[in-house]
Amino acid sequence: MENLDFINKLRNSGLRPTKQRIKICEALFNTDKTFHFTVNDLAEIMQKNFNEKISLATLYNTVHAFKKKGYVKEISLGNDKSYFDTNVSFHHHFFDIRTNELTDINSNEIELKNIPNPPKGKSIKEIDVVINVENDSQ
Amino acid sequence: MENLDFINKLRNSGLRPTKQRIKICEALFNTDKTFHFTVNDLAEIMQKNFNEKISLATLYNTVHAFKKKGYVKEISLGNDKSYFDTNVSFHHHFFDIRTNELTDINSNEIELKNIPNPPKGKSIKEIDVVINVENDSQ
DNA sequence: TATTTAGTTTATAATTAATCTAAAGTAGAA
DNA sequence: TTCTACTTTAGATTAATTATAAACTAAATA
Repeated sequence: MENLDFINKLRNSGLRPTKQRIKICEALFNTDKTFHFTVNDLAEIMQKNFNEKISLATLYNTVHAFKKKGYVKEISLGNDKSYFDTNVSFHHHFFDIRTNELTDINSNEIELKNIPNPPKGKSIKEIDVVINVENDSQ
Repeated sequence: MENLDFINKLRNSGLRPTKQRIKICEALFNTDKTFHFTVNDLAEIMQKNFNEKISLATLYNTVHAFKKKGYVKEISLGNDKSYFDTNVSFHHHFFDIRTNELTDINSNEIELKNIPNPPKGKSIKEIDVVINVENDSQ
């Protein structure tokens, strides 16, 4: 993707195409690979790989703005940290409880049978399956 | 359950039966109902229902000691908080994304078919299914 | 192109959950 | 009882996240 594409993508969704946001788009969306990251991870990536020092506050704002627009997805784990995922399609995860490493599982690789009825008056928004793993040697 | 039972339970598992731990046992295990709580919730319960002011540090220590002994279970959610559960059997949860309310789902109410193979060299420790719900009117 | 203005970025402070520390307290063994 | 090791406590610390207010900048307007 070209910078211009990111600029249009941002503009079309009502986000001003600032220098910082464009760079963050490059970091997150300029590849086919899925990224799993915390905001802190992203800060390091911007610094090391892009030589851009963007303040944490801006990174939090931008990641949350992107989440609101559906460009990234927040992942539910039992950690004290929030993980984000550039794969916004419905899918699940392996989670390495030692290294905190995440691996995608396609939604069609897991079949949920007999989903129980939600409590009265409530409806299902999303189902998250987390398969916690660790090294065999542990 | 009698206090003496809790004292023995604690002693048998190598935990000193202190006044604070016995009271916490009463609060958590003196009922058939399942409790879902954060350490902060527990602090309020001890204060309001038992008129015991126990320091947060002690509550953290005790809950983690109980977790290590398998008396409570830590639950993985996408929150910034750690939830604990007095239902230590293998089961899943509804999670109300507005109110943070948890509801148990018996493990036999959900059937997982086609669990994919974990990444090479890793083995599965636990599977957590969280069904996120919210009120119909939202 | 210069000016305006509304949204953005930044450094810094504030907040929150959780953990650590070191002193005081207490259970249980001798 | 006395002693010792473990426990509790208040208060400090850490780490993730959010709020604030001043400086900045994109883009609309003149």
